[in-house]
Amino acid sequence: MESAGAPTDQRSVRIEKMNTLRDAGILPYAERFEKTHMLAEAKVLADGTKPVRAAGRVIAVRGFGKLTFCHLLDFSGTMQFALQKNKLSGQFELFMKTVDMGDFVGIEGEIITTRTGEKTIDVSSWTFLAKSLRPLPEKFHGLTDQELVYRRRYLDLITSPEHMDRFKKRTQIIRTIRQFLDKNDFMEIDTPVLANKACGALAKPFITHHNALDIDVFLRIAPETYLKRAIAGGFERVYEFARCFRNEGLDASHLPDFTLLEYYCAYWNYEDNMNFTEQLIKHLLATVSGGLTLTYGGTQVSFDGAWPRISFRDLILKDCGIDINTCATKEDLLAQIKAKGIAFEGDVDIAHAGRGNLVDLLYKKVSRPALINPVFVIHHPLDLSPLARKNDANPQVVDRFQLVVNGWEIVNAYSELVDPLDQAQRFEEQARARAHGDLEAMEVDNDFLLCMEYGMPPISGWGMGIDRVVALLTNAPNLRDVVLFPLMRPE
RNA sequence: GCACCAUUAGCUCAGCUGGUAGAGCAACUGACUCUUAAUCAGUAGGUCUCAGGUUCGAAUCCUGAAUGGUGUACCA
Repeated sequence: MESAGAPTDQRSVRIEKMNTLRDAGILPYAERFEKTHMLAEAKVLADGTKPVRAAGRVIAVRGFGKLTFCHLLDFSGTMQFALQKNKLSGQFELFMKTVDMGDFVGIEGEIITTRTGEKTIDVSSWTFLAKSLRPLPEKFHGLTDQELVYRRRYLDLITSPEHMDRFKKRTQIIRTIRQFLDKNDFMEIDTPVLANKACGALAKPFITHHNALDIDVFLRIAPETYLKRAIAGGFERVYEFARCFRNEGLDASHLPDFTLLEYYCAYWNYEDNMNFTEQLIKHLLATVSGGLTLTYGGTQVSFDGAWPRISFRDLILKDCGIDINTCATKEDLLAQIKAKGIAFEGDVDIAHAGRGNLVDLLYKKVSRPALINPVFVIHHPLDLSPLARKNDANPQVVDRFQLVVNGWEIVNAYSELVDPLDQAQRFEEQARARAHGDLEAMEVDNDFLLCMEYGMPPISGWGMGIDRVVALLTNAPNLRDVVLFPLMRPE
């Protein structure tokens, strides 16, 4: 019977239950609990096994008067447990009076199989471990509001096992890559996140301030130039899972902070690197997905067989009939594009794009979307690649490749530029573009140039967007779905 | 950046051309020893995202804002 002043909202009711526990001499937040089994392990034990001690969150309660079935959730999964009044006496009533869905409990009991064939822990004693003051989301639908899924990921993880599995797979993917690199004598090293120059990629950086030094510093947009400094210092194979930051638009395929894996190998060129890339990705697929094909959003992608290698020039020639090698200037190329009747979207800034950027736009328009199965696109225009080595036969292009899958650039790699005089020239060209308003162009990095003047061996370097690879391998529609706690506006 | 859509109970959702707000789960009271989205009977729960406007009357129509989603353009 509800008296006039009794609490009605669920939080107050739960706080009341904590008082009931305290009155019974029980702390609502216990100090520790010793487990013998994860639930996934307990589930495969033979009937009669005891004692089995497990702990987790109560996610379902079905009471039958003197018998109650519950489901417990731990990191390994869920399992049913049963409480019988005639075996527990007062402990049975205490459970019914004080335990809500969402609370943590520890249980000890014996493995049985119920009439409906479900492995169950028949509880002989239980321990209150932690109170939840708020009701969990409804059990059948779980959380469907995308905003709540991102803002309260912990609830999403509790109620959506398939989302929890996706994050477990993320860790497995990273672990698999790390083990593969380690086995091939690469060393994992750490390079600065805070730096004086935002170098290594074409992107707008986040700027912050260091108080003691009283200088503005940049959050890194790529680890590239520091990893190359490490090679100059004598490392021969290095890698880093580098959290990087770019102050640009965010959408389903871009995050403000993301994980970029880069590795550098002395004495390799970009072709050695392509061979290694193919091994690495195939190993990853086989280990994590159990095969060389996957389905992403209804699209079948096959990683089987040798992956084609095709140059920027050949690809564009094949897809729209324009030979970029015969277009020496931006104007020539623009005339060809007009002649072929190819139109870019309205707000693409063609007027300010250089020849290289225009080639890139053309590629993204006519070629890239059709590349579903893995393809190595090679020999990019020089002015798109300020840190890449010129091709010896054709200095208008660089020894670079991108691995394109499902229309996404998954990997970007090249034979590194190690000639300091050439590098200085490239930086100057970037600085000119910057002066003309291109905020993504690089600044001159004299410290990096100095390092290069002391000498670097031949190097091939490589970068891969981990979040995108995880999204591809877990069929996630949005990069936020593979990041536990994505940045949101404050509520 | 632009366009479109969404916002109603803790969660998942109804609510028609404007007429004082509904369900399921969760909660509360009670029944029940094999259920598993348990069932049955009863009870309680609302600043309908926010601010204006139109109207006798607004969850509903109009304007603006906030937050989120999707598409689109650029950057991985």
